[in-house]
Amino acid sequence: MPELPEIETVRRDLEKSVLGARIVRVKADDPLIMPPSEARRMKRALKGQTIDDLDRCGKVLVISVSGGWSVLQRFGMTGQMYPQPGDEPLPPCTRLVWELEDGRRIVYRDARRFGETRLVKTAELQRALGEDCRLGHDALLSDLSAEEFAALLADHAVPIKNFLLDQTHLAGIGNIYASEILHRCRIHPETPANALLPRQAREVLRVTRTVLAEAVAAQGTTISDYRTGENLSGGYQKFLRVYGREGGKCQRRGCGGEVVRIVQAGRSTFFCAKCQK
DNA sequence: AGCGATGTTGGCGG
DNA sequence: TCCGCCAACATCGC
Ligand SMILES: [Zn+2]
Repeated sequence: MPELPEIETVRRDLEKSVLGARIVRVKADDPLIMPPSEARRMKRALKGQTIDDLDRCGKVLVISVSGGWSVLQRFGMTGQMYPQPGDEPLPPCTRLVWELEDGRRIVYRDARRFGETRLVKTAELQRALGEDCRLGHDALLSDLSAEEFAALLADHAVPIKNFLLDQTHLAGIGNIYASEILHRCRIHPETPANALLPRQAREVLRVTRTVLAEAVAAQGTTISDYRTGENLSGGYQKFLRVYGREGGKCQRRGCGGEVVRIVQAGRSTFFCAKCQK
């Protein structure tokens, strides 16, 4: 379920564990994750290079190596990525393996195979992220102003929940955090984006950054499959206020409303029917 | 056993 | 062009 906080957690973990490591061989044999021709190119491009930088844009992990190439890793619904000792057997659903000179192997696991791996020239990273991946402003790190955000909202009549999931506007918010953000803002998820008041626009942007930062601090949310870059569970699931809590009571002080579930754009949305207007 | 749910994202059609 | 729906896939729970 990797959304921005989960990918950022993996990025930080890998930065600590494998930055500077030399790659001796890469295995990539799943055509759904990466087409065979591109996989062959990636194996050639990574062999013998060192891992020089770990970055992230939205939900995309960016691994740059010496020699001018970068790997874009999307995690889909069930992606995991972490290094393990060389004598440990590869876990089920391993789709990629990066063999390191020190004997460790970085594995990318992905049961459902909604993930995707791409190889791009480091010099073309920004173009690839913007034009190919069509990623908008990073939801955590961009310096987008409240006025600029309000202008984006004003251009779109879709429900605010759908707007938040659209990676071409803000990149990084997924289904869990969209519900959490709107609950904290007391905004009904079906409110048209262009109906938000200026103060609500400001609030959504501010709360987005707050919630994502809190989730990063807790190492992300593990509902079922997500693991950190150290193959550990995240901790933010303990702090979710509405996601997955259908039928529960709203914990907002003095509210006591019921958390309900609706479906928007084919995805579950959870919100408090009493305090979110 | 079968059905419906699941963190994402694209393509398709109205 | 905008926007809602559905499939891609595998697993798990009712
Ligand atoms: Zn409430």
